[in-house]
Amino acid sequence: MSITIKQLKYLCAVADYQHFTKAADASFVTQSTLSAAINELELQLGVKVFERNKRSVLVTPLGKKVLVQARIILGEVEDLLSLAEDFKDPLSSELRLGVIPTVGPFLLPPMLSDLRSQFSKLKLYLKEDMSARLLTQLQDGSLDLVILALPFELPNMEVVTLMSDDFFVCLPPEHCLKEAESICQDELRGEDLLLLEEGHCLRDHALDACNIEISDSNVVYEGNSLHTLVQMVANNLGVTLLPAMAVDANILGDTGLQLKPFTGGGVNRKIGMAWRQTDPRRDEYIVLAKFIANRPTI
Amino acid sequence: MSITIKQLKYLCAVADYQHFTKAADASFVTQSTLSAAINELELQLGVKVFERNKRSVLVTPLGKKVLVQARIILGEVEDLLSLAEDFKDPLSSELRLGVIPTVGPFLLPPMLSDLRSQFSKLKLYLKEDMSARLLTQLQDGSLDLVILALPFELPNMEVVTLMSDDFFVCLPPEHCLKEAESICQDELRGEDLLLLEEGHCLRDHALDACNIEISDSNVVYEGNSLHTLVQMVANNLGVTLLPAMAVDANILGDTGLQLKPFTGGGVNRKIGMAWRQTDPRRDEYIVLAKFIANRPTI
DNA sequence: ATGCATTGATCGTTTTTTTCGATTACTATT
DNA sequence: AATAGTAATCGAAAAAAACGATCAATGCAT
Repeated sequence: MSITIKQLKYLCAVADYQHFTKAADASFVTQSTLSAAINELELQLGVKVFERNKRSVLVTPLGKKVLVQARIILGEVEDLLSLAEDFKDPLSSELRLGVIPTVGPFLLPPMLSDLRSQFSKLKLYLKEDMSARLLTQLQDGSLDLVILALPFELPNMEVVTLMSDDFFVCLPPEHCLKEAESICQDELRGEDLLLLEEGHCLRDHALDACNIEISDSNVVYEGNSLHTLVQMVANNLGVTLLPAMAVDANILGDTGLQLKPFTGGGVNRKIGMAWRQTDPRRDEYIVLAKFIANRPTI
Repeated sequence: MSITIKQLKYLCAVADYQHFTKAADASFVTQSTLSAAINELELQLGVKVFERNKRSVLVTPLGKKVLVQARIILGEVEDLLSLAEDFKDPLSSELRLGVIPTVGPFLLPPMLSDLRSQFSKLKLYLKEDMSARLLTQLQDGSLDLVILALPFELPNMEVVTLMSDDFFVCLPPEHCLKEAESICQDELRGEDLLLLEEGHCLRDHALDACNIEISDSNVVYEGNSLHTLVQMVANNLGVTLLPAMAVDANILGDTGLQLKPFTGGGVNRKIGMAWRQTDPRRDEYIVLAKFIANRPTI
């Protein structure tokens, strides 16, 4: 059919040893095998590479060129093998990770330096988008992994939960609930609730958490990032819900806003990680998931 | 044992078609064969290149790198094949040709342009040396071909005769033999014969031609090229023998020297070409030999 | 000269690998 | 629920590779 890498190896061996039998020994085959292989190669190339002489093996002028090329090929093959070798240890290569916008700025940045030190060869490409679009990209292969809020319909994906992320109510300093230790979900029913735009899952989770429908809503404005919402609260436009993750990342800064937990707890979102069931790098993703779940507290 | 070129071809085919069955068809094998080959390759690399999904075939991030490398390798293999292909037509590559000094300057130069036009890819490396040294280099493989005067002991070589090269006696204008139509060999016995240095075969042939031994010689001086001998004759230091080849190449110039053939002819040297019996380019050398033997008269 | 040692080519046999065709398992679509 | 499409898998057949033994040619030592 075609020439083989084995033939090229034998070829180089003969050139190195200038001797069929020695080359055969060094290649761990018998001389007849090597002899046949060289013959076959010469037949396929249509030219003689070696000039056999009972006394010595000479390389023809063409042979020299062929040898140069053969060594190039073998070198490239070596490169291919080491390329694969480098990939074997977990998280040692490219990882295209999609994250939802209400997680991205808060979860990953604080751990990037730790990630880098533990998986020095990892090249992380981050893509921030809303859950539905992340799923599309995961399905078509343009993302390897997504981090989003659960539950979310993820057909053919393997999903692990990374953590639970409590919601807090964020109030302006002079809000009437400012003295409360904690806030009951129903207490928010009359408040002006500030939400993200349509499509952000946090919007739905917040509505869930407050037991309200968007129809009977008192939503007065929609922001496109949590930072915007915080600014709006600071300007007395209403209240909002913030995930602990964002709070931990100091989203409030020096706004002086108040944070109240929900009474009794349990008002939260689950953060999960998902990948295609068929993805061969599953084990690596598990490693990464554990790393994220056990991240050092900030 | 190792990865094969075939596997890499299949790999690229699957990447091209994004489909095992189509790739298999395009590669003229069954799907099971191709499937097994890809599996085997992935096993050898220790990493998955494709992510199989009942719906589609995705290339893993590593897979992309592997594919790039695979295409490089296949490209280099192609280069190797075309390298060999270029070599196939006769006299299309390097030829290391050794020539004796009494032939080199006269035989080859006039035909170089014809050679070039007929064998445009031929790269001729010329080496000028005395017969014995040419033989050594031919034996050790540093020359492919030699042109020298016959007979000459050439063990393990194949030899062809290119041409016969008549000797002429070269006389100063006022020499006592100047009126002779032709010269008999014995007539030179008393002359001062100018010869090349020891080692030049022409020296021996000239002595042969004159039926004299070096012991009873009247050699007065030894030159190291035919041009030198001509100059010496022009200075009345004696007579010499010149091969027709040198005469045809106008070695006399405007010296006004006389040339006399030998009486009855048959005083000549044979010019031959030789190469190792084992040299695979034998056929090309025959082609070249015919070209030289049938060279257009100058 | 003559016998011996070396070396690559060659041959027939055995072993291994490859390839194939058929089937299976799974999925998405109708 | 049925169907069409797809890659994996399995056992059998075919092909290729590898081996061991032998041969032929050569150079070297006796």
